[in-house]
Amino acid sequence: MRILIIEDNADIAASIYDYLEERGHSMDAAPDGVTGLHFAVTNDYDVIILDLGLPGIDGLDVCRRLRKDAHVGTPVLMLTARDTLKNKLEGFDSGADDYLVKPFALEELAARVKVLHDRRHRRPTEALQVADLTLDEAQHRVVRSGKAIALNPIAFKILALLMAESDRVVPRTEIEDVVWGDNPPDSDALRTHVSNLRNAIDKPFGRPLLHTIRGVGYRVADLDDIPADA
Amino acid sequence: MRILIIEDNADIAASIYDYLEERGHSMDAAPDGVTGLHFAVTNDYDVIILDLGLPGIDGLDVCRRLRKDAHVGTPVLMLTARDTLKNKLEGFDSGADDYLVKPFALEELAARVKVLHDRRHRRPTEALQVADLTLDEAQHRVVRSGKAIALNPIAFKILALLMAESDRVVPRTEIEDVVWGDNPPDSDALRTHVSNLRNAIDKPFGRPLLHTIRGVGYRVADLDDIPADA
DNA sequence: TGAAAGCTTAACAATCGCTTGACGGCCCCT
DNA sequence: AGGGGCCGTCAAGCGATTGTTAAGCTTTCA
Repeated sequence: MRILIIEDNADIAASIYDYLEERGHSMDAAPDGVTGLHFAVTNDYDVIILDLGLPGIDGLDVCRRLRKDAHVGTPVLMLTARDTLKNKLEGFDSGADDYLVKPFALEELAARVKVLHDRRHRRPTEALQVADLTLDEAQHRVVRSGKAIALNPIAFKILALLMAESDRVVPRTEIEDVVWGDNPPDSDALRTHVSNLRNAIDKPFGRPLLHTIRGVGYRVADLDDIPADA
Repeated sequence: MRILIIEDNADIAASIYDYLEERGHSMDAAPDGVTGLHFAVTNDYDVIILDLGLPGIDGLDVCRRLRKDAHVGTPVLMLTARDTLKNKLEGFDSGADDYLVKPFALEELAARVKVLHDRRHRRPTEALQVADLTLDEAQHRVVRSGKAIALNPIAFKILALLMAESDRVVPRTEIEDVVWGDNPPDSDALRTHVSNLRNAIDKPFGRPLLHTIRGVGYRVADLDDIPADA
């Protein structure tokens, strides 16, 4: 993670710098607002740690200019010794994403930095994967062997469940619960849906991934032949 | 903004509820973890305020389950009376986005809630691009294949949202939320707007970028693949 | 104040997906 | 080996969701 720290107190800056670098981050440091702004604009950071009380331009101004003039959306964690409500509100108002009052534990700083970063990059959605079959819930896409597969809503739900619980046998009742909730159909429609699902994801590819466990339920797994107990 | 409070202390819950409702937010409250989880899963909130010390399932568990089991990405603000570092780190580790120690000023709570929400909807300042389609929010310009396209305000908003979330399926409710806020039209006007939008950005260009995911919502993506069946 | 633009609403058509019931096969138990 | 039950498959009917269009109303702007 690339982190910029804008802080005039050399001791504090150094301790943060060292601590975060130790943890594998790539650090830059600026001792005042102007330098900080310059760094922030010319480089790409994942998080900016910004002291409120800076010589020259203060932290609030730096943050505002970052947002308004430079259109930099990098998360900003505001640091300050002044623990007044007014200060905090101003901090947030200037476009800061978090606010930490000195003195603080470096662990907490690291935790907050991590959260700021993670939230930004939560985009890359984890896709479920079993063998050459992939299911991405966010994109609502299913791919096997590079070929996109179109699925009905219910078939998609069933596959998502089975892949999330891959290798585990999911009882029929549990599937019905997830798919229909409290209003399951009168007939045993699940059979039909599983059949359709098989036609879509297994039949065209030879090697079956969706397996029936008679009397219990279904399981998605890539197996040559593995004991079928739990 | 839709906000959920999960807090067992009735006094605290009530004061937060009233304060935020006063400020124009639509509030729900749950007195325990199970109820809270149920609310969070069945409704769509912008922010969840979560007390750490709950009867039954505690806040950490609620948060973990939200993230891991229910795949709910809603920002969580953790609330607690216990001000130890270990607590905070555990809080963040369970997937919380912010952490506030009691007692706190309601103004600060509101500020942090606002930041959590805003950060989610902060758009990249550069132009959005998908395939040969470009949307520049600052200039309010849409271009495809070098041709400028005129869009109505609502169509523009929808396209901006879908392109910002490109590749991801955006649920209908989420689109309606962004476009109309708390006052959606009585009828399903979204259908009409999407239709208009398609006429503007897709129909004249052959290759469609705006796709329907039946029963879920819409997605803007450049798909090479074709439904691989007959 | 007039004209234009945009939004909502409603109606209709078409498509899609879900359910249902029937039938046949396979497994397991007796 | 026989029978019952569980499971896979298929086709058809029905209901629901979506796309499309046009008309009326409100707002905006000159």
